[in-house]
Amino acid sequence: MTSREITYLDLTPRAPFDFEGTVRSHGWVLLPPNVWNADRRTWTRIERLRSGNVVQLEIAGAGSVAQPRIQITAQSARPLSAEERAEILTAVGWMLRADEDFSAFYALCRERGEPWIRATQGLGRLLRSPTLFEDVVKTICTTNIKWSGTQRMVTRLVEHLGAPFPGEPGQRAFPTPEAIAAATPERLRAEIRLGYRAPFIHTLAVQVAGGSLDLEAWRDPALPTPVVKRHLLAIKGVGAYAAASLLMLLGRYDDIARDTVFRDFVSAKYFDGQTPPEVEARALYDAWGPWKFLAYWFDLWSYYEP
DNA sequence: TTCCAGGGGTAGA
DNA sequence: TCTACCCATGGA
Repeated sequence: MTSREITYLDLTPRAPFDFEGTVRSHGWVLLPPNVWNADRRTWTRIERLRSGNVVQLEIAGAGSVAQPRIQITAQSARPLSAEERAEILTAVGWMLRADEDFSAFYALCRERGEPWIRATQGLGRLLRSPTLFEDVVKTICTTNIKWSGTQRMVTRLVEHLGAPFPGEPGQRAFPTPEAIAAATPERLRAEIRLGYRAPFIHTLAVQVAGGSLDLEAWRDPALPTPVVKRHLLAIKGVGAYAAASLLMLLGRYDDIARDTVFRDFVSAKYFDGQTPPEVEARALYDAWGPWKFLAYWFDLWSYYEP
């Protein structure tokens, strides 16, 4: 048994905040290295810090929706430096959108009533990854494949290329751009089974690892959405659906990913099972302005899980 | 077997 | 800008 250092960290998110509702807001919590521990109502994740130190984070909600706190238990092989502690707090805060302000969205939800009124109890935060690189790779792994295939590909990426938690080779972090770049496209295809996505993901990793592509700079909220969208669409393997999903993950909700889920849902709820013209489907959420995606998201969620 | 999934790239109009 | 056609994979 490897000896472990345990560090407790605490974060106060902007209220209202629903911890479990945020962690389980969409499929990302089901993709490694994320794990939802149903018995303890906690979320664990192996994280490789910039120092190279690989830590296990167990994250729990505390307090109430109105006075929330986030408690982080970090296990590591050696004591964490002040920089490493700060990096963990920044990463967890980003993943859970601790500081994001949803007050304008909640105000619209109160005006519209059901089903959106439920969101005002601290929902609206969609779980994301600590790096845009991880979110882009995972999003490419959702295109033109069933969800089980997405889980299979991401699991293999983590198992084969992720840095192991010391003493626990079965627990690994999401692979760094360097680790994916160091693998050949042939290996990504044959071993990770990425299929035709292999060259897309390999090229992306090579560009990020080599410094010619600074994905993380696109997290800057000062950048205009059309600029970020143009950058995203320039990534091979990212088209209209993936770009809209990634904009949502970046906290930009003015564009809805019109994928099969969207088309099937609006057809079922608003058009009596018929396929509506694109213009009419798009117009459904126009009144929500910059919050279109979240409005659609709650509409969808409430329809299938009333 | 055949189809197709929370699409996207490319060539050719 | 729009339309065919192709692309790996694995489950149904």
